[in-house]
Amino acid sequence: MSVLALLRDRFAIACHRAFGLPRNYDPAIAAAKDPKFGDYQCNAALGLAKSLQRPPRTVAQNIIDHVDLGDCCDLPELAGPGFINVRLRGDFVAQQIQQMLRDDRLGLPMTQSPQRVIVDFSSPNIAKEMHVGHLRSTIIGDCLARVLAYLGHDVLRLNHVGDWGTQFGMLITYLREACPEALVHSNALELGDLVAFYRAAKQRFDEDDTFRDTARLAVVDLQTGEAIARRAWTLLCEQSRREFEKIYTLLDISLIERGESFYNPYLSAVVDDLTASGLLQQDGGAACVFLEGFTNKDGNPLPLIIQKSDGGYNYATTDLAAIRYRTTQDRADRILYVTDMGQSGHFAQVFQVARRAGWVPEGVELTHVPFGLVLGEDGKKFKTRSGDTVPLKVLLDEAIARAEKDLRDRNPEAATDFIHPTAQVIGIAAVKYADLSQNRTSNYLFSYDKMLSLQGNTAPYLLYAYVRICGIGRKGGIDLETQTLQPDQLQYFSLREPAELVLAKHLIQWGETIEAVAIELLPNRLCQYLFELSQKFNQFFEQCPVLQAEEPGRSHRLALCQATARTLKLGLGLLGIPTVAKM
RNA sequence: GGGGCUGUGGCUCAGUUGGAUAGAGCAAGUGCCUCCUAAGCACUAGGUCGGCGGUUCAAGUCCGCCCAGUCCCGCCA
Repeated sequence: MSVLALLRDRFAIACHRAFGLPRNYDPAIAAAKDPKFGDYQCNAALGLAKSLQRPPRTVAQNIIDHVDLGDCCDLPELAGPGFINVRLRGDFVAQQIQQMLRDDRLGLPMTQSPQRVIVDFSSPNIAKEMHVGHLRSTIIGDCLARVLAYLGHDVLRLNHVGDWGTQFGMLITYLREACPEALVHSNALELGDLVAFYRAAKQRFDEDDTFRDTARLAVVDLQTGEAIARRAWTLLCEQSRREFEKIYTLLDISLIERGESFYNPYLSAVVDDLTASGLLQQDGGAACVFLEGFTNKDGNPLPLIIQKSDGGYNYATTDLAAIRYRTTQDRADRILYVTDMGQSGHFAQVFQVARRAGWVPEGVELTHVPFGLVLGEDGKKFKTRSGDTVPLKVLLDEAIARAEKDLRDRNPEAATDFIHPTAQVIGIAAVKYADLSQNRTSNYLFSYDKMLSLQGNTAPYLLYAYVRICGIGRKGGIDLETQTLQPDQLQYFSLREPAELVLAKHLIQWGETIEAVAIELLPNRLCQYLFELSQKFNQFFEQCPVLQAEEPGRSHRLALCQATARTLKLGLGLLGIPTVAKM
């Protein structure tokens, strides 16, 4: 049980005893914002004062009189208008650290109520290059999937790739003229060529009516399963998939590809069932569901188009079919869609129709997990100087190259077989961490210089804290990763130095932090925790020599090092970032 | 026209359920390597939380209006 949960429980009991409130009353426990207010505070009295018709300080005193914290805290203090400040006792903290060290999970239990969770993320488009927008979805989605799986949920990671629709008719039609080999051989084209063809095809589609009609016919061919079109489509997908795999390997992301085309066989049933339930209406030749709470320019209900006037389906149809498949076949309890903020309207609409159609079983949660745009250092959409989107491969290689240069400057003697893999870890870590460390809902300013900076809230700073601990282990001949400290060495475990206690108190907040990330779906909370952990470790490192300390203090400090190292490694791991022993 | 999101030191951002004197990092300035990696640590300076009103014992946080930026709004995804 986390310290937060423990205190919540104790204060709920106190409120029950003092005022007859329910046992599960939420006593408003929060981590103290300032160390001078202790470690945690109970703010229940301020809220209760009104309903109890008593002054808040009296209420607070009443709670203090009834709370039982003898095993874990000093006497609670009444402060200000009615705050109750609580300070953890050193021996209690030490005992919690020992518990962490005895447990592979650092004291964080698996969830009592595991769910089947689908995380729908990354989702690049076939025949297009992955760009920074996919990077955010990929990194954030992967992190959330890792955290939920770690807590014991059954996570299905789905890559809902854009492998179907109008763009293929367009592309196939164009390639028939421009590069027919690409429709027959799987390795005729590089993805870069494909992207260029796509762009040209799009231009023709927008400008040339005849081309547009031919392209639409090609889509119909594809949808009816016509052999030549189908083969061309398969080849295009294969060529793209090879490129995607390179990126996923580099980023250490695992995903199950289940693109839009997968739901093709289920689309007509969506239309049939919506017709049967009376939700579907014909309007201007298209089959639509009119939405509640969405209006168009004239104030009339906005339609969600399920079937186009040409008989084709669109992405709303696919998403509805996917919801049905995921709730019935995959038996999902929770579905997370990690896509950019711009799609929030679309998901609100699709979710509404799915609910009204009765396709979302009781207790199943559909959540759009939105994120903001990636901006360049000029504050505008991230592009090259010439205005092109930056391919992800280029961006990642650049980060690695910069990390490598830095590493060589600092370690001129080092061998390439050290520099190369280390630079790769640091470069990728920097990109991932820069993204994850910001609240995902806001736009994010992409800057190589900032993410690779050696100071501040960056991946290199955290990695360095870990490296320092490894250094202590090396120097002392102690393998902190595997060698657990003997219980008798910890028997009189005590934390005398302020820096020891500050570090230890932060370490024991690990569990409540991860639980908060899983509820709020905000990886930046985990980043914040790890950054503060690294800061507190560095302060401890400055103030408290470990190896030269006398026993039993030496063992106690080694225990703190071990707990910090394991927490950093596990925490970074949940962000999708590996550690290094030297840098 | 409707809707979403954003607005917090020079810059980039945190800010949990409404709680005490709004926090970091960068940049700037000053110290600290005989010592486990100085990619570090300590200290200084910097704020009308876009504006106005409201709710509340208490508002950066909730509500209303306004301003600025940005994204979305029937047959693209």
